Amino acid sequence: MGTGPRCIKRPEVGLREYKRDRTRRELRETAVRLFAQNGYHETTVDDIAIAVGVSPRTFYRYFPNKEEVLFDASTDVRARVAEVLSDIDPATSLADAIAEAVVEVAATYDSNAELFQQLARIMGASPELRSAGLEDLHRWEAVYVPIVGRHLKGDPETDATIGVLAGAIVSAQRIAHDRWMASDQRQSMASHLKESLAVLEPLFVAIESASRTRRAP
Amino acid sequence: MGTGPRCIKRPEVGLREYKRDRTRRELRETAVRLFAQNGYHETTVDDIAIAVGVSPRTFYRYFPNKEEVLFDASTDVRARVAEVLSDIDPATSLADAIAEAVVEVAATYDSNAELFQQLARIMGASPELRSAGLEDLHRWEAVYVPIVGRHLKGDPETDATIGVLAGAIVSAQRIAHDRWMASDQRQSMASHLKESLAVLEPLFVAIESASRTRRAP
DNA sequence: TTGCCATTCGTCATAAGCTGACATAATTTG
DNA sequence: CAAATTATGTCAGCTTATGACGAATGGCAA
Repeated sequence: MGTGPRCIKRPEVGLREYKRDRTRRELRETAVRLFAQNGYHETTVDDIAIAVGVSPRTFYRYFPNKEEVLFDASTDVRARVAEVLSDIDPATSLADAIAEAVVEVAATYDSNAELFQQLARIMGASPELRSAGLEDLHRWEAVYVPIVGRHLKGDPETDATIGVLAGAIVSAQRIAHDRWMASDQRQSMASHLKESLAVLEPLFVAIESASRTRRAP
Repeated sequence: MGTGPRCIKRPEVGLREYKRDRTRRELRETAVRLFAQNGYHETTVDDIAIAVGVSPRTFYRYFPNKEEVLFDASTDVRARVAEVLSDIDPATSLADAIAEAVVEVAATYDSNAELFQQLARIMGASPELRSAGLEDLHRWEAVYVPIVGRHLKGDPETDATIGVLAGAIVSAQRIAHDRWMASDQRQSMASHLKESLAVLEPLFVAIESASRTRRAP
């Protein structure tokens, strides 16, 4: 995930790392600001680079392409949620585990609402970016597949259930995201996510009971 | 959907229309052949145009971008399934309606297995194309939303259930597609689709009964 | 047949995304 | 401080994609 050792935990207090983080942050913030001000397609990579004071080539050393700069924040959220999920008590029910993950997502969105709404507005303004956002959202599947697989005690390659269920969860998340975008902050992301996931409850119930049956027939 | 009046039903037997259809077909077939032979990124738009004997500019008059030529067939399938769904008896249960749609999809895939496997192989070879395929698959949601909305008697804008359910169906379809790709034709698309959709059955049951309750409490 | 009109196509020019290669400058390490 | 490592700048080039304009082609009516 990402370009490099961005999430390494050892100090990394060197000047080199400091500058690299700063440049990355400046590129990201400047890009989002310019996109919001002048539009995504109207802003060139050169514009961003010049505004930050680096060469255009440097932009591509931090981000694989122009789009990816929009999904940096999202990538961070995913990493945190994945951590939350891997630390979760295995005895927790699947629905509760997912709920916990979703709480983390909602908290991040609601406490950085301005940034995420800005990103959403930028993406909403261009079909190309909407599908890029779709791709980004789809990466959540890799976050949910392990926890679903653990609860269903199956191999995602063999058992279609795992993939379908993870996909359904991501769908709910996407609908919540769309509705949150459309409702313009009038409602919290937390409530949207809760509402969308509620639709899948019968699925959780059925699968949970089936899995319990299998374990203790 | 698409670039122009491709699906118009009136004769359109003029020489102009004939030539246009032929050029379009030649571009599509040549593109897929070259992609399969030499790889997607290794094949330029110029290569395709030269092979067909038209100018590169003409390629972009038929397809909005290089990727889209890969999804022409898929677009046709969607159009047909959308027609099937709109013609379906409103009394049919949602699960049966979806099953019927899926039969149409499976039939198309299985009877053009060579083409679709070729497309799948091309897409599978590049992350960029995999996500483009994701986008294409996502367009199915617009096909399913109307029928789901009709059965749930709700507005997709208001009722999150509709979007989530349609999204879940598309997820199942995507998993089936992935598994079909991975299994290399050893199993029919029909069986993969059936298997994936079976996961969602509890959801259909619950929603159907909830909707029946609402209608006759 | 002739001539007009709309559509289609080729050509040219150009912007913008992206990448490899190499040199230079900055940072770290010994 | 010197050497090794790493980040950045520069430059050259390819490819995708689009606008503008004129030429060719097919359709159609006098």
